[in-house]
Amino acid sequence: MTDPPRARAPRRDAAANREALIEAARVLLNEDPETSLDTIATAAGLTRRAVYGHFPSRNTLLAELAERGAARVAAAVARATSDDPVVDVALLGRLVWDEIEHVRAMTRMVVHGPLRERIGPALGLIHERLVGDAARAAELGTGRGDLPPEVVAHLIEGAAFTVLDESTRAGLSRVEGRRLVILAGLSALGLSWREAQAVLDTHRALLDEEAQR
Amino acid sequence: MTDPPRARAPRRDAAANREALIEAARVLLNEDPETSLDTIATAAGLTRRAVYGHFPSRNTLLAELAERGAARVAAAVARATSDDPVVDVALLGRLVWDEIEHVRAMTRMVVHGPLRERIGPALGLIHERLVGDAARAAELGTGRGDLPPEVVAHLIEGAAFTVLDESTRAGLSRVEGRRLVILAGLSALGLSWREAQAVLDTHRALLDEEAQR
DNA sequence: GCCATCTTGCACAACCATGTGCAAGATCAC
DNA sequence: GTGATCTTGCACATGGTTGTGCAAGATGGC
Repeated sequence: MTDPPRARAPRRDAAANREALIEAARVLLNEDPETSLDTIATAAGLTRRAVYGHFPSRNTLLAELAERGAARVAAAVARATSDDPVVDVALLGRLVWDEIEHVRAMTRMVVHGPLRERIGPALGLIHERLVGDAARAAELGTGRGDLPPEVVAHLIEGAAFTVLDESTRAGLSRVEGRRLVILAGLSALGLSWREAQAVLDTHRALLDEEAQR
Repeated sequence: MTDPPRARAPRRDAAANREALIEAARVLLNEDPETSLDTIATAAGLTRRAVYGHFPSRNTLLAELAERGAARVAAAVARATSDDPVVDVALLGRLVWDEIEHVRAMTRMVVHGPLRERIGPALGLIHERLVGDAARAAELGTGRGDLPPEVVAHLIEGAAFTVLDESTRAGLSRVEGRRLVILAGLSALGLSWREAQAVLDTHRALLDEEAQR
């Protein structure tokens, strides 16, 4: 199980370079999801060749990046829950948003690309919670009862992606994005815009900085 | 202005082949937006080499395909209007949906890719109409007043794309897709799910086959 | 049937990626 | 300082794409 005894400890700068690569990838893939390894390596202050000293393939690097993000999202999602399904949808929107709004393009790429399976668990967590919320909200009569919970969950998720795009286009601030993702999500859940606004008014913490810490 | 006198009329099969290419591109690009020219040509019963007898470049072919689609959508959109902005949004959803539900992937690719400028006019038509509807609906109090009309229009458009995905995933029929795109659009406009349903109940023609002919 | 009009088949250039091999150098641990 | 641990720089293989050139063949117009 343990590695064969090393003659010497690994160099510290190597670990730093590895991080630099991941960080550069995060930034660049966000601007262009198809950025080449060469571009990423250069941005990290390395050569393309050196990358292969840290990752066996380009895809491995992307996978690690995706999994780190997924872990962060999963942790965030576990941070808070609400018994009221409507509030829970809003809460979920806020929690996820704070984790992904700065990696918009990456999110699109990972969720809708072949790397999706790498982040399945985190996605599943969110999805199942949304499905549950949609079902309970429908029972309570506070959420839409005209569509299957599964479909409603997809609509909410889709609305979040729309807000990601809109956020880029309009240059929304973090808080504006939060508000929009919550409003769009609640609309998809079937609330009228006044009802959605009422939820925000009642639960001010949804928009507060670091409210759920 | 007139072409230099031809020694002879162009061959009929050539024109047919040109159409076959476009048709094959339509079908294949729908399954995979990055299908190669070779694949398209073969599917059309031609060689890759022959394609260059009809189109100077791959992009030219895509552009023609996109422009044809845009023209169809623009024509459809002009087919009907409603004075009630809420109904107009539903109507728009239905009209556009019927034109694009069978070219889902293409739509995504064209709207969000570099070919977008080729279809600017058609897109602009829809967008402006949605913005107008959102503004009027907000004034009337039937649509959301918490977001700028511009943003509301984007939410509605985004909802339509979400339904495109959902339609593929769940294998929705044409009519089911219509219903869903309308419901999702009206939700984005700020209606509660019961209000949206009421719109559908009042305007049965929205779901009828060939209602707006 | 003639001949212009496509179409084919093949070769080729160019581009742009990823991934490897290897020798020489820089850097850090000890 | 010594030596293992990275990093570089280069060459090269591989695989994919688009776009061209050109001769030979098939097809349809007149």
